[in-house]
Amino acid sequence: MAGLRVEVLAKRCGVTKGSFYWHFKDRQDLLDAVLERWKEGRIRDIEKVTATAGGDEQERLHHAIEVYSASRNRRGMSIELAIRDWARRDPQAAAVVESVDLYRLECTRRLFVGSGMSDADAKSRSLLLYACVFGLSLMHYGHFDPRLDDLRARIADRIVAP
Amino acid sequence: MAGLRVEVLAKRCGVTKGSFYWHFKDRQDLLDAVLERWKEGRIRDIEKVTATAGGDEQERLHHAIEVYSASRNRRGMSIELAIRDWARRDPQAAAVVESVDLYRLECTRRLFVGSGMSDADAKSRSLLLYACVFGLSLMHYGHFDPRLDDLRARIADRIVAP
DNA sequence: TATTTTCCATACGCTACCGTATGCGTTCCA
DNA sequence: TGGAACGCATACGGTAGCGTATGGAAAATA
Repeated sequence: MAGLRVEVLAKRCGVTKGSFYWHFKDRQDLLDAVLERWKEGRIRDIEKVTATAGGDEQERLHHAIEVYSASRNRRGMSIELAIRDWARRDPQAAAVVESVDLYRLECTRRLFVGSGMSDADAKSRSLLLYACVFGLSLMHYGHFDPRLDDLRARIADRIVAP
Repeated sequence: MAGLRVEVLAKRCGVTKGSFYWHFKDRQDLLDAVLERWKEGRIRDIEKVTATAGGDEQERLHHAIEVYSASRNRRGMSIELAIRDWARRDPQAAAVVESVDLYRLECTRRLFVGSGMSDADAKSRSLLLYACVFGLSLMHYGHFDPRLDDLRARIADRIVAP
C-alpha cells in the first residue's frame, strides 16, 4: 500500500489534510481500517458464494472460480493483488491475508468434500483452486492461445472435476 | 519497483549519488536495466530446466515445479512477485513479463506434448502449472494442513499426471 | 609531461509527502 | 443566547528522495 498517500487521497476526496487527520489518527490508522474492511468483505463474499443454497457442489465450485476470475472482477482482483503485495512486507497485512486464505480454503474444502472427495484430495484441490485463480491474475497469457475461454474451462475442469 | 530508491541503493553500495548518476542516466535507466537482466536470466533458467537432456518429460515437469516452488527459491520468487506487481502499473514491465510468460508457457507446453498429451491439454496444463506456482507463493496457507509436502505433492500430480 | 578522460564525492535546489498547530464557521445544548 | 464541541481549512516545519552542477583525483593518452 505504499502508493496510498494522505495528501493525494485528500485531494481526490475534495478535502484537505486537516480533514483527513480529523477522521484518522495518522496514515497507519487508515491502512489499518483498509485492512480490516477488506477482511470483512472477503469473508462475507466467500460465505455468499459457497453458501449451501443453490446448485450442487460442482456448480458452486465452478461459480467460485468464475467469480474470482480476473476478467469478471478486475477491480476486486486488483485490490486483492495490492494487498497480497503489501503482505509481503507487512506482518500485520500478512496476518490478515492468512486469516482470509484459511477461511476461503475451508469454505471450498467443504464443497469438495460435499461432492464426494476425500479430505486430503479436497484440501489439495481447494488450495489449487485459489493458487490458480490468483496466479492467473498475475500472468500475462493473452497471446498464448486465441481460445482463452476454452483454456480457462479446461483448467477449471482439471481443478474441480472428480 | 516503487521501493527501489537511488539514494538508498547508493548508500548500500557504499557510494554516493554522484557515482550512481555516472553509471545510469536516471532512475528509470536503472529500472530498465533491472528489467532487461531479469528477462534474460529467466529465459536462460527455463531453458536449462526444460532442456531435452536428463529424465523423461514427467520428471522434468515435476522438477520445474520444484524449482519454482517458493520454499526452495525464496529469493527468486520474491523478485518474481515484485516484478509482477510492478507490471500491474508499468506497461513496459508488463511487456517483459508477458514475453517471459509466453516463453515459459511454450517450454512446458512442449514437455506436456512430449509426454503424450493433446495440444489443448498441454496448453491448459502449462498455464495451470505457472498459475499454481505463482499463486501458491502469493498465499499464506502454512496453517491449512500440517502435511504441507503431501499437499504440494498432490497438487503437482494433479497438474502433470496423465 | 601536459592534457584529456574516467570515475566518483560534495553541495545544492526542488518536489512530494507526513504530521502538527491553529483558526474559523456551524451545530448542539444548557 | 453564549459557549462547547464538531468538522474542516490554512499554514508551517521537517524528511526523503530526484536530478544537476561542480570539483577533483587518478588513469589513460598524446
